[in-house]
Amino acid sequence: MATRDAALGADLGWGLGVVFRAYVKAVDDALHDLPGGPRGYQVLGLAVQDRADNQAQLATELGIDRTVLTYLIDDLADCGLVERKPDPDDRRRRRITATARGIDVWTQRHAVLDHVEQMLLAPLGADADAFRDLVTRLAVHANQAEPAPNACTVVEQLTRLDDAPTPNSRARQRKRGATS
Amino acid sequence: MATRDAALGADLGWGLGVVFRAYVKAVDDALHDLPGGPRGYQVLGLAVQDRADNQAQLATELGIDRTVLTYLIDDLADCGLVERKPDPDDRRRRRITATARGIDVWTQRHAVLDHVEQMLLAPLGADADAFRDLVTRLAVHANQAEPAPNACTVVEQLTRLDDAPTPNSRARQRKRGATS
DNA sequence: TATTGTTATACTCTATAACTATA
DNA sequence: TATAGTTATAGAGTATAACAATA
Repeated sequence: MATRDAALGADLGWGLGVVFRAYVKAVDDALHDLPGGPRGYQVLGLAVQDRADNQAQLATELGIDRTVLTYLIDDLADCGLVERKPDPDDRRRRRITATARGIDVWTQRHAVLDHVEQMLLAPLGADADAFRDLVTRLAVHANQAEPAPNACTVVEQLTRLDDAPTPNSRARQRKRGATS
Repeated sequence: MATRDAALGADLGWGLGVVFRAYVKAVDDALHDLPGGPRGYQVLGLAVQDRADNQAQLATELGIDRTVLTYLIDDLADCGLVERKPDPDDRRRRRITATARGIDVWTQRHAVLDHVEQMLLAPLGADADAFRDLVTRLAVHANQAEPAPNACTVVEQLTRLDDAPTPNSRARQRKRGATS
């Protein structure tokens, strides 16, 4: 992990990985004591902004499964940060609202995250804003059209491993010693 | 996931997440049929470059556990891409070397990944190189000194959730219905 | 006794499917 | 019948610990 700093191996994937992991770690440190961690923070945020009319919509918006969202909301509700309120128009649906304490907590953490971002980009100095711009541009494009649709087809033309075991799947079953 | 494209919510974390996930997905698509997937590709790469003198060193260099490395190498060896050769000087150690086929496969995939990167950065046009530079600068800094050491201390000063359940941990155990 | 590599076990996260209550 | 939410179960990935061989 320390070996290929400025060396020839400084490829995009390595850089992106390091930067993203550093960001995730910083955010985790800042939010690990929140129920649900960073995920819980996101849910809480949408509740605070009154953008959580029902759980299904909430789940798709956050890109997570509705089943994990149930647990997430359970934990947030247990800590008194959000509340489930049945929609009177459709009693199947539950509206997620933030409590006063939930709003407080989210507002504070939001400020902390701003700080974290600034520290993370500090090494870039004056170029920090340029980096933000580029990332946003890339992200918007990536969101509009799924990128790399033909990366697959490129692979098709090349090596196709005959009998490649699925990544890390069967590794756990029987091994070197198993002859029969 | 589609809601806050250019809206006010275009924060760094969101952008980084989208870009990184797009990259991971593209790389996964390009390497999923390799034993061990992207991880296997990295191991294979170090073997090809003769930088895999023993597994412990290999594991720390890749930032993975030595136990998962065992399975990874098992799968790569089963497909005839690498070989374990006991070090004559220290018979506890095994040197990991790439077979001729392993070198072929890695070389081809390496080219594919180059292509994937280009496609991913294509929306940036002439600014792609600038982005690469910025990412690398950030990554090098992040690798030198662990970033956000005081992000924790910032949090200390703010809300401390009294009884926050560990993120997503106890969610699975007993729930809403469990009263006693 | 410490270290390399292996194996077995447990734990977390995620995904799938079955279930309820409403519509 | 279809949908929102919940619960139960199984899977993949990872981490921990015990083990054999060597130093």
